[in-house]
Amino acid sequence: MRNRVTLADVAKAAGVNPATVSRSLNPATEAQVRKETARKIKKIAKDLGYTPNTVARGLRTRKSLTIGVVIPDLTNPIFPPIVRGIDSYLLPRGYSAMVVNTDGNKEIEQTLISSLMERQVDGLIVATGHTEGDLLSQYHERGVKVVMVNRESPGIPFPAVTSDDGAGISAIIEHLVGLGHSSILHLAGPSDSSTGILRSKTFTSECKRRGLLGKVIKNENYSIDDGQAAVDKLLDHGGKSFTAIVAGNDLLALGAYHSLRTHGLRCPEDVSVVGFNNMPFTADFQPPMTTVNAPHYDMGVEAARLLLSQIDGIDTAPVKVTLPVSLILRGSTARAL
Amino acid sequence: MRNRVTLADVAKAAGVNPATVSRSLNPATEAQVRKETARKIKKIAKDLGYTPNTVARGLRTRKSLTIGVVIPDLTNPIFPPIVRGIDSYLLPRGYSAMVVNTDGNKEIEQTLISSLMERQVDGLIVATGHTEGDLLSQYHERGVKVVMVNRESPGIPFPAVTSDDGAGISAIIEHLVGLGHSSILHLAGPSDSSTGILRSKTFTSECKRRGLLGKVIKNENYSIDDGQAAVDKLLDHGGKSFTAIVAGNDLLALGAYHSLRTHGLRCPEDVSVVGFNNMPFTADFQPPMTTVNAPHYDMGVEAARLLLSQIDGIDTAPVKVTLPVSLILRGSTARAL
DNA sequence: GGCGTAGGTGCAATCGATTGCACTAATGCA
DNA sequence: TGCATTAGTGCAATCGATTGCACCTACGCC
Repeated sequence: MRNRVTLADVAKAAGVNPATVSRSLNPATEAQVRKETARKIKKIAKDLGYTPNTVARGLRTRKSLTIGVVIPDLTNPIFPPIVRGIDSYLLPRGYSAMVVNTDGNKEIEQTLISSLMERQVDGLIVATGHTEGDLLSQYHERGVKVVMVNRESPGIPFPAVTSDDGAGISAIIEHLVGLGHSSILHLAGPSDSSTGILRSKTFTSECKRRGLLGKVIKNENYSIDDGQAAVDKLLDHGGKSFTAIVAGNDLLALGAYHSLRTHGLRCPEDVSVVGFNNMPFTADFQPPMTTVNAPHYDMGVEAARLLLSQIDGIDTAPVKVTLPVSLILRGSTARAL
Repeated sequence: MRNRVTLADVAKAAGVNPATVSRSLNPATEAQVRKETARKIKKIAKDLGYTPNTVARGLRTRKSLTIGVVIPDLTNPIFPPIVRGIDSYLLPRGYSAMVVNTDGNKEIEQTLISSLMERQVDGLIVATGHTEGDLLSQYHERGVKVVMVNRESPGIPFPAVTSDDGAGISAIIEHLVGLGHSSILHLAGPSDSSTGILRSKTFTSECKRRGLLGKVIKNENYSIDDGQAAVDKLLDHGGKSFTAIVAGNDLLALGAYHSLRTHGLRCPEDVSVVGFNNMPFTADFQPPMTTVNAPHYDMGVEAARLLLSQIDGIDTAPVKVTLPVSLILRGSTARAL
């Protein structure tokens, strides 16, 4: 029913061998065919409505022109920009992305990556870096091309594109100190993610360096619920022992908003809150959220670029690219009482 | 480098014909093989680390087990849930989704759909319905399986999954009337989208039926900027001639928020605003947005279900599925002054 | 004991495009 | 004029899996 017209059909109509048609239609081999022949074939192909069969081509050339993109959850607003950035680089180069969601579940991730490999993807862009890289190390051994984005994979020498989280946290602390805060709570992200580790590490060392009272609470996931639960727990028990909250990401910060509200605390008057990522809509929250902008779209672009250069064998060194961040001052931070 | 182990390798190791291996590994044909043979082959396949090559299989079976998903823009928060809904139905059935973004541009859409067809997708789920269906009608003629989601394609008999927009608008009007509003502004969505048309049509007829003063302003896109510009224009010129705004979707409503704020008007005290879709984070806006919940995830699931039943030839009638909506009352609507 | 049948495998074609090699004709050069 | 190139095409194998058909064996039945 579909794609009735094949290379052989065009060849028959043109009275030539399929090989000649193939060569005519491929810009790289077109020079091998007499100009006039090529022109004629192209016209016939067009008239017949010929469309190449990417599947058949992929079988022969051993390239699917497809890239697998592995993310935790598309509904987390930082990922759509990354995906679109990836797409923007891939599409003009003839590649397509196939996006899968792992929900942070390693078994699901394993299954999905296997499925992508069966589909003969030419490479993987992975945004679900865990500290134990069992999943990916096996692919590294098999020579699969992988680029990490947003998170790194400790121990496995894959190229990686991340934002400068350390600088982001430092800028936040500097901002808060400037507002007179000295006891600060950090809602840390998952400790099996490179971002969670790096951000909380920087938080701790900055607090120590500046002589601040820094408290760290770990969260299982980068989610609103986790952030809310963590602050709830603290507020229900010890009471408020901090004047500012540095969240591991915007979702955790939003959870903090919720908790503060239900406990009758105002943000930023009673407690300042800072997010991380500057995901969409943070400016429309109540209050508008002070956060660190991470260039997600650009990270996607860069990751795609690195992957294709790996595939083309241009760049084989495991480059680490760190993109700059910037502190976005909005309404969720204020002078400490 | 990749997928070194083929069916033939397994066959050689097992001392049988590749055909037997194929039959053993395929649950549907496994019965044709002697039990013990099948068991032995499976063990060898596993030991060798055999993974099927979906590309080769697809060439022979003329099924790619891949579905193309065409959406306007992944960063619009209503689409990730739809995509995840689609995925949730597809994955357990061996299918994968390939998502593309058109940015509302028909040429891009044309290119992307062609690319999907070249990749031999087994069907299309399309969320970018335009009123002129030139793009899709050609595929309908060629027998390509298509299901519309979120929007419909007028004139082309594709199955479609939508939310009950009419009921949603009616509920909004009823709510606003109950609060004493009688002059209402409608920020209508694009007039080349079925949602934009239906919602604004219902708005107009409801206003007429109830004797309200209803004004409609059309927007080019479902975007924050368009919503803001539309309200800006009105407020800059005629002044405030309405006490409530019914937006075509949450993004337009958010644009209205912005415009009201820059004009020194308070929501909901001075003007009530209602969105549509209940996209993520609307509850965290300032003020929390009253809106209509559309079951996007479920719409995705349903669309995938319809498409697969089309593909399997079970359901060939162009079913129209309409999912119920519900009004979510939050803080952006109040009694009219 | 002979024949029919079903179960179990193998053979080989096929899906559609690509590409190394071979072949022919035309051109260049001496 | 003769020989070596080169340009332009065709032939056929190949990628990896699937499947219609043929074949063989062993069994059951009369």
